[in-house]
Amino acid sequence: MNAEKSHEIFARLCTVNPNPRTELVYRTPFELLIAVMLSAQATDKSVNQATARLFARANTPEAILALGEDGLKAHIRTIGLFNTKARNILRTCALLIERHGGAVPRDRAALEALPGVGRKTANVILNTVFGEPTMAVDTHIFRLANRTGLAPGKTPAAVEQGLLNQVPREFQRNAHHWLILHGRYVCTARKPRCPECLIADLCEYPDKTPPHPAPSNTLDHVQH
DNA sequence: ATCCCGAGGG
DNA sequence: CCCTCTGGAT
Repeated sequence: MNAEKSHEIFARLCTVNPNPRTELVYRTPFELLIAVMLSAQATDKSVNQATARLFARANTPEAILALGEDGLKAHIRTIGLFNTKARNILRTCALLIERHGGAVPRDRAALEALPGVGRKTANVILNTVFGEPTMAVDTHIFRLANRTGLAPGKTPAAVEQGLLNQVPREFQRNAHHWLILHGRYVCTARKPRCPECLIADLCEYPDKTPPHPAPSNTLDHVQH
């Protein structure tokens, strides 16, 4: 996709939502880290419900470790993959205390060394907490990058690199959130709402589902 | 490639 | 019922 087109896409998304923000509810970098770890293959709504209870009880590495495995699981049982997530979070809390004084490190390698933290989660932290123009490629961004033609790629790594090259510098900070929100509410996975999409004319996705049923070629439905 | 895995939508 | 949700580890 050419530069003018991708610029126009983000300019329009910016007009609608000038200051996009994650919909995960958090108060501290540590809370955001835990929330993002919990958000893997889960809706933010589901995560927010659980973290509201969890963070009221424990919102530091020490406090979460004190809950123990069963105690932590009791708070996050309503989230998918909760078994694995609970173990990863406990090990991550221990490592944060051992290596980083209980703080969330501003370093990709250090972040990805935490159990349950991969490239996508590290990119979210680096972007949202530390303001770095990273591109976290999740399920939404992977889908949109390919559908729109912004940055086609077979792997998240390829899409990430493509977006870093394609997104104008002025939009890099917020591009992640714009694509997420557009993917969540308009360019949905199963039934994209192309008729109400504000960048449909710039998109390469072929399926522009018509809003109205195809006209019948008979008059059988007409009342007499 | 496969496993993990609850809740909500269609 | 089936699909999807801000993935990561093996």
